[in-house]
Amino acid sequence: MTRPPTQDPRRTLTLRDVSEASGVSEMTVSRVLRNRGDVSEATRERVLEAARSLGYVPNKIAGALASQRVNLVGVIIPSLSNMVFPEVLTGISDVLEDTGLQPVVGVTNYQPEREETVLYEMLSWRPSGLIIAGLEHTDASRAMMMQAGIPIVEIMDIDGEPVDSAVGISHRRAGRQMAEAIIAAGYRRIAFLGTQMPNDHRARKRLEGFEAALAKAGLALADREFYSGGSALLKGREMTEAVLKRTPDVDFLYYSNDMIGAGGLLYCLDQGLDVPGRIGLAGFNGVELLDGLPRQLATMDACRLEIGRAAAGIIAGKRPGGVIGGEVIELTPKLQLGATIRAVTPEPGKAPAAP
Amino acid sequence: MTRPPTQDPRRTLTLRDVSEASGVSEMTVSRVLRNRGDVSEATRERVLEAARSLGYVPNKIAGALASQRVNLVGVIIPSLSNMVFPEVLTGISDVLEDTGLQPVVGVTNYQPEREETVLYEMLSWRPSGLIIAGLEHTDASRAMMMQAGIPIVEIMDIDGEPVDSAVGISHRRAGRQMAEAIIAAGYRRIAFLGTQMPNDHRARKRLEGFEAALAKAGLALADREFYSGGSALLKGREMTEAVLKRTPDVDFLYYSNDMIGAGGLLYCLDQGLDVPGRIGLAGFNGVELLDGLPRQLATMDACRLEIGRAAAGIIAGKRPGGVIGGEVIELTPKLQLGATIRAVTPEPGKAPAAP
DNA sequence: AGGCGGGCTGTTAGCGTTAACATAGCAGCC
DNA sequence: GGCTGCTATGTTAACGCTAACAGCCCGCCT
Repeated sequence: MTRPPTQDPRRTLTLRDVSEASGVSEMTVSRVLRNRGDVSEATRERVLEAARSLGYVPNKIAGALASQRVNLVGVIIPSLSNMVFPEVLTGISDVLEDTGLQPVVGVTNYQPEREETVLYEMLSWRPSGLIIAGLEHTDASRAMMMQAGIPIVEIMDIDGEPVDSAVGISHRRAGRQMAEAIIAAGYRRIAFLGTQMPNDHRARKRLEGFEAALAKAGLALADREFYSGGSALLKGREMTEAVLKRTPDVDFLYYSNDMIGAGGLLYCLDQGLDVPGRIGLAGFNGVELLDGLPRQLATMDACRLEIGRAAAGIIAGKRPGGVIGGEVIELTPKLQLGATIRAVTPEPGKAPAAP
Repeated sequence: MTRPPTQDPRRTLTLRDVSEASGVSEMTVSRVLRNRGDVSEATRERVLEAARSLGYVPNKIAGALASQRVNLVGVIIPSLSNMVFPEVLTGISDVLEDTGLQPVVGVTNYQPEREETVLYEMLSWRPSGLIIAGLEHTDASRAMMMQAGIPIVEIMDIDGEPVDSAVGISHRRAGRQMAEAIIAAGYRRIAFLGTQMPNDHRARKRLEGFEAALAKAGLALADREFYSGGSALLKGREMTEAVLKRTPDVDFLYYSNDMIGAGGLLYCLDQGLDVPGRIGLAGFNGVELLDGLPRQLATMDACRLEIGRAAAGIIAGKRPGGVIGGEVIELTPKLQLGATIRAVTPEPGKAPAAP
């Protein structure tokens, strides 16, 4: 079946090689390989056989230049290491798979200048669409996106002004809702534990919403603790210990993500604390991981898969050239109370005593 | 600073636009933007200013076609969702960052046909190198890689015959070593818990090595349990429960990855089992996550970061065209006993009684 | 004076493919 | 018989950029 290649292996093959091997013009070969235009069954067979036996792989660079079409979609995200973006990617791939489009991923590590570089690099490959996390970008980045002439979808967040389209949730509202649930459950001495990341705007917005809701109830954060780097689970433990030492009377710990929340939960259980009686906990994201914890952590689903799907859908839906201007899709995360917020609502306005 | 673009926004800019705006030839613009060749400081300034104010982004497609050089390195991995490949990617990016090369990631979901498609797609962009997980590929995939005329590095595994270069660890040996450590610690009724993935060849090889070492000590697996899909932590719990119910006298659980191992550990602790006295546990990978667990799980570091670095180093080191033929780099994973294998070695050959 | 070399800029000819148009062959039909 | 209308194939000219080479200008050396 696989005959040894007659071809000199050092030179890479072109359409011409296939054309010579099959005795038709390059154009016909091109048509066969792209399934475009009418080609007789006999020639088609002959060309395919020639291409296969030579091991010809088309050169998309030349193809893209000639046709002014590129089947790539740029995806720019801040990180790959926290489970949330990989899931968004899965949503994106799911949808793009049937469209002939291919995602190309770039990672910024939460650095705006890095984002600018990655964006520049991506746009220089003239992708037919771009999906980028967040609404906060440098002026130069925004300018590039606006100039690019392709559909742009900013994802994860909708609290702000998108360049073109946007798909995401309102993190401010998510923070607010969580605060309301916590207050409703009767907790009053509430601490926040999060990442030290000036450029994680979504975490920042959640905290803002959270504090706003507290303020509305006449409360303020009892304590706050930040970390950066290291194993999130371990950091969750350490931060929790620190907060509990420093502010022994806290009765609720709100974590900026589930991973440190899980660490905190494990710590509290180790210490024999009554969760959620003596102390309540909540995280953010709804990562699958949580299902295996000794107790289900309260959290809020960030709709990651759905965001990826919707964003890809927008890109795939826009016919090339038909940039019609942005649409904004707001998804609503659902609160999962889990088993770390007590269900009973004590008489409102009256702070419950610790047991 | 940012003047409104005089340019009609529907047309995308070319070198010619910048050339006209700055009054020099396209070639000179090209030279300025690539920092190649001599250009007077005055012209350079003028060109850069023009490019900036127009918002020009070079077209790498045309550039790559003309120069026959592409600064992309294909990276093909089976999955993004289990923490291990993202870390490999980090290692790759770290090294490539300073070389002007850029990784482009493709994901196969452990499907050989998908790998073939992704590979074809990647090669059609004529990358200057390829990093691909595993040594097992379809015939067609191997043929494509051999034809491609670029450096290929197969990563993660070295138990097999690479197409070109390889960087990884011996999973067979890793399994063997773990088995030896377990036996040395006096455990005798040993079960295996892993993923049901016919195409995860590395997990398979670890198990083979593990069983070989058991056999050498006159032992066989007391039980085995497989899963697929779902939250790994939760699955770890469920599988552990199943094994303990079915084979109550097991005294060691060997997991194919740390995540399910962590689930198992949490389950055992929940059940009040004496770990590592009554029962020992071990996983594989050395994920950072483990640091936050109530007890440090025994595991074996898979050298993920290092593999990424070394693979990228090979690609970056090979001068274009100078495909000199493969080198194989074997890394040695180190066993981390953690706190879930007992340290004391009872009299060899004598199975210890459960407490 | 004439020639040489170095710094700077321009010209020409592709890179491998595809869009658009041209052509060949052939059947059908008045 | 010539015209129409189709199918199957070929030809030509880009696509936007860069390699390679060709100039030009000017200072400096012999």
